[in-house]
Amino acid sequence: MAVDLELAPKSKRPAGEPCCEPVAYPDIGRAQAERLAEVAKALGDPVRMQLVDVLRRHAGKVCVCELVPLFELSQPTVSHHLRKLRDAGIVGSERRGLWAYYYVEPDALKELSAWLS
Amino acid sequence: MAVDLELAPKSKRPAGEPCCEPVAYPDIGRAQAERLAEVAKALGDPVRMQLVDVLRRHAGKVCVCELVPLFELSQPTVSHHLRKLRDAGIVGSERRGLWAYYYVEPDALKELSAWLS
DNA sequence: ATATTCGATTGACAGATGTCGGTTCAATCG
DNA sequence: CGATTGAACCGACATCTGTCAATCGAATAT
Repeated sequence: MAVDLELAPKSKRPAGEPCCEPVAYPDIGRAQAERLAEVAKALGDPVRMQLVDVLRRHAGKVCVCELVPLFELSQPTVSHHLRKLRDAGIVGSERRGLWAYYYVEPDALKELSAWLS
Repeated sequence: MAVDLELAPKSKRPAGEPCCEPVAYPDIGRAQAERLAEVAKALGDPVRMQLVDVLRRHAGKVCVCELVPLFELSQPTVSHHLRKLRDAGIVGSERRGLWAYYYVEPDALKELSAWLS
């Protein structure tokens, strides 16, 4: 696991040229790196990437019965991917009667987006 | 695996109320989803997230001997993470004598960043 | 009440992932 | 030359991940 960064003293150099200029400290700490990585990891699957894309593109909320036919996957597998996205805080769900509707949490991708740009 | 999206006809509804409004087609296709997911997956680890952050923050190039002490990880493990990042096209490397220098590929994160915002 | 439907959960499985110790290889130093 | 050093590679290991078939629970329809 990573530790919260501390620039250790270099080991001795064999040649006159130094290995490199002193490295810049990471701007993000361990905690933020883990939050960002959690979101990125949830997006790190083509199916989930497309799921989020559909949900984001849809103004309102989309029910699972609409999502499953978009993929050549079983319903439990799609449900599993939706759970991953929900665990990462990227999407939310709401049950209305027999159906479940999913939607993208508005601010879920903001931090990652900000870090990337 | 995902298929290249096609809105299948709905199954019959139990009640009068429809399940939901017709879903928006995903804007991204399978190929783009896989590219985006590949980058996101590579970023989906706290260590790699911090690695990229250090490299991005550093104007020039950083050598591995600087990166290893930042983590409580063995050198082979850091090397492994750097390889993942390189395989995803996020970073590049250059050997100069005994040392290896890593840097962030300028346009590597552009597509993901654009999709996120 | 019984059957049906939607969606989540469980159990199982192959495959990938993170980590390490040990090794290897190229380049440098003495 | 031989010894040392930085970094990548290999083999092993436990864990996690993606997928499915089967099942379950709740809500609805007949």
